[in-house]
Amino acid sequence: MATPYNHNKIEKKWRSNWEKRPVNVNDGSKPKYYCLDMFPYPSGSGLHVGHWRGYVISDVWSRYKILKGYYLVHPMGWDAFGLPAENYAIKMGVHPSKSTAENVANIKRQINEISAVYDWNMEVNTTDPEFYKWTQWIFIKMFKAGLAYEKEMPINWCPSCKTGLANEEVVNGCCERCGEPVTKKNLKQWMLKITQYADRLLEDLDKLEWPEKVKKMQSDWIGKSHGAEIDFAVNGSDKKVKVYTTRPDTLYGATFMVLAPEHALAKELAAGEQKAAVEDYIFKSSMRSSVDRLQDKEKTGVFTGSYAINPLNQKLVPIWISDYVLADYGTGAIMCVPAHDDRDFDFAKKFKIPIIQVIAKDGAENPDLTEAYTEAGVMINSGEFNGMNSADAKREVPGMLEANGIGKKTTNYKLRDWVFSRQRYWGEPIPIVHCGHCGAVPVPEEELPLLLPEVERYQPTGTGESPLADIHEWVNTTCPECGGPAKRETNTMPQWAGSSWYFLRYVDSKNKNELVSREKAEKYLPVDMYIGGVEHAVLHLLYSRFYTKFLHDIGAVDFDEPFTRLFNQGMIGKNGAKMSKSKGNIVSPDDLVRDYGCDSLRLYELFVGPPELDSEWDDRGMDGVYRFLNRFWNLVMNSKDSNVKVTEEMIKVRHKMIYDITTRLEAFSLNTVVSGFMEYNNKLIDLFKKEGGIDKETLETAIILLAPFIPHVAEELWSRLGHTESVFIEKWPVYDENKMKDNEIEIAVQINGKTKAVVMVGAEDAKDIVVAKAKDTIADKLTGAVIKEIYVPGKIVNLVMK
RNA sequence: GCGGAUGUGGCGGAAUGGCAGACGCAGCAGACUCAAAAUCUGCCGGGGGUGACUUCGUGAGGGUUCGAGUCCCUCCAUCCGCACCA
Repeated sequence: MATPYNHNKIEKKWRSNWEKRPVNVNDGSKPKYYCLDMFPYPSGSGLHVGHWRGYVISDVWSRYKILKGYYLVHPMGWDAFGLPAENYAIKMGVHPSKSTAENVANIKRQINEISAVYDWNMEVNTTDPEFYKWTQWIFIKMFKAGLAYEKEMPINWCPSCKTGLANEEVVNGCCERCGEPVTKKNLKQWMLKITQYADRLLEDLDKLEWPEKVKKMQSDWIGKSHGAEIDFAVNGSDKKVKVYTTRPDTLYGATFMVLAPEHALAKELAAGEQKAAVEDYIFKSSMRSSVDRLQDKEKTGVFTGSYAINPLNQKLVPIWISDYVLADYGTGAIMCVPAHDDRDFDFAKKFKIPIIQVIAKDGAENPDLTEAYTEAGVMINSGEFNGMNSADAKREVPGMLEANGIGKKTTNYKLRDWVFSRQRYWGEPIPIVHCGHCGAVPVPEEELPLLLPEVERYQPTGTGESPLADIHEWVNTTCPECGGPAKRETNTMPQWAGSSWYFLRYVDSKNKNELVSREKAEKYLPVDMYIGGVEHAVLHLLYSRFYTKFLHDIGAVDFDEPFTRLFNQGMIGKNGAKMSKSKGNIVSPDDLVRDYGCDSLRLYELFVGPPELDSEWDDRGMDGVYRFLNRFWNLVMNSKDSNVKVTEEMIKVRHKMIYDITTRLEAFSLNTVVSGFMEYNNKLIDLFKKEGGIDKETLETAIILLAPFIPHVAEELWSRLGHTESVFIEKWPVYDENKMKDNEIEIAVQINGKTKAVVMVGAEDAKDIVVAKAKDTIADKLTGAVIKEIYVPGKIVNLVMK
């Protein structure tokens, strides 16, 4: 393709100019705007055009904010600890510190090709001891606040990654990273008490300008439910079984009870000849993998031989054991009301347990229920509650139970505490010393960072011990409290530790004394706009909110939500599939930048589709935006010395252009902003042909509007128009509605809603004039009486004919 | 199973309830050229008509409305999230 402009040359020129004279200057008078990209982990395969998309979107938004007069906080850094980096290092047979440094260098080179306005003075790297010093500091603060605690329990274990995982890292029973089915392993783990923040994490979602989808995912993940705990006495024993239910209104309909196989009383309650069957069932379910348990919906179970007493009607209900009840939710035991719960219904049908209806839609019992009735209705078969609305009974029953000392109102959450230990090398050492005398003692804050020791062998052991456990000279230490012999904690932190707070550090990344200074935090935080993929909806984004709330509570920052606004860009695929190495459909930006230039690629990344939706990549689309750039270039170059007189039409096009581009940009409809540029370019080219040129102000306006999108071309054309300063010190243009108005407007003439013709009318014409003109134009088609005339100014005339 | 998103030409996609298909890609025709590329101009949903036109058309079927891609109801398909949380 012929090149009227040499993109390689001008892009190189402007990149170096911006380095010498940055366009984003903090002169102390401007309000700040913090626009943040989710920082990448430095993978070995580099960036593809899908990664570019998010960075381009955030850079366009950032440069727009500069032109709107903000001082922009727009940093970039590296999420370099964690499994992906370590697994890559193992595969390549190099030490992770080495491969990480190499990958950072490569990705940084690729990111620089985007020409984003990142402020590299703020750069952070989670593996830098000066950074992870504060990751460890936060852990110690949490430990001191009682939020970090040790517990031995069966946790999710990935046999391939050879480490424990958090609940959030298990997807459909498999490891989020490698896809291997997760098993259970009994391990002593460090846990973070995120559950203590469950209510605030839930309620504060309301404050956030986030996609509803992400808020919903978080709120579902927290999973708050309201209900009651009810004590069932075991018949012929002094034991009690506590159940949790969200449907206390259905208590009269409880015809059996089920305990999770792991329930403390499960074995104890086995009576008589059921003993062997119960032990067999408990053993078998302990052998089943979580994937099995998830996939197999067919109910299984075993009767214990014991009965409990329904506290309301004193009826005996059989106690069963089944793995459809989860041990770690609620009390691990449930009362079962088959008439009003799908799962209980299935179970009762299979094991021929009576079904008693206690709620009916219209108060009339249905003698043969074919499925559970889970809606609200009128209470029946429920003693003193008969005739009451079930919604009222739901409120009344817990109060009555509480008054009689057999239950109480309560809430439950699906959210679990965060399993925080990893049995891997490449992470922040947990700054704890285990002393036989003093227990778990934090490393004194002044001794931070606790450096990750250099080792020869960093491969995971698979035993549940971290590779650090082998380094005896590191492990063996003295207790900071009593001075006696002690051992260091050898587990490391998960990948999410550094990313949970990195956005705070950027604004004060070199501070030796504080995580972030009070002054800088107040000035530059929190993040105004956060841009990245949706895959972190309940991982990174939930953890970051938790960390921020904690840091708020200890007075480190004065806000308690990190990201005011969130935008998730859609993924880019090719040949109908997500881009991946294994599919072989990766499109690398490097060649496209070389052949078409950075500006063209930036435009196409936006033009490819609505930014929030997944899009299909087509290299040929590059030609379209490239042609547009050349046409615009030619238009400016051919007009700049034409000295054409400005016409009313040029002024009108200019103001309409400002209006359209600005409203579309504010609506984040970036694909239509690009098509808008193309449309206005076509209009200006038509005007050029008519008038022999375009006035300078209109050209300059177009260049400023385009500057966030195609910064190099914009700067180059700006300078060719005679400017010596950067286009980015200009102000975003403002439109004047009065100057956009047309005197003559086009109106569609419809009969019964179908367009028959188009007619030109005066913009200010009254309805009767417009209607008369409309009738005139389609007189031959008015074959019947017009019974109604509708005029929507500026749009249509609709003549309703019988 | 539950929840959400999406569904419009050959393709990517536009359309505050008001001319469906903007803008772009691909295609076709023409100009320029010895020729090709590039560039420029025109055409470009289906059926009917030489034509002005006409008719059908936004996953399917109903409905509301003067008027529906857009709002309501019932389905279908694809993708995503959650998945025995009592």
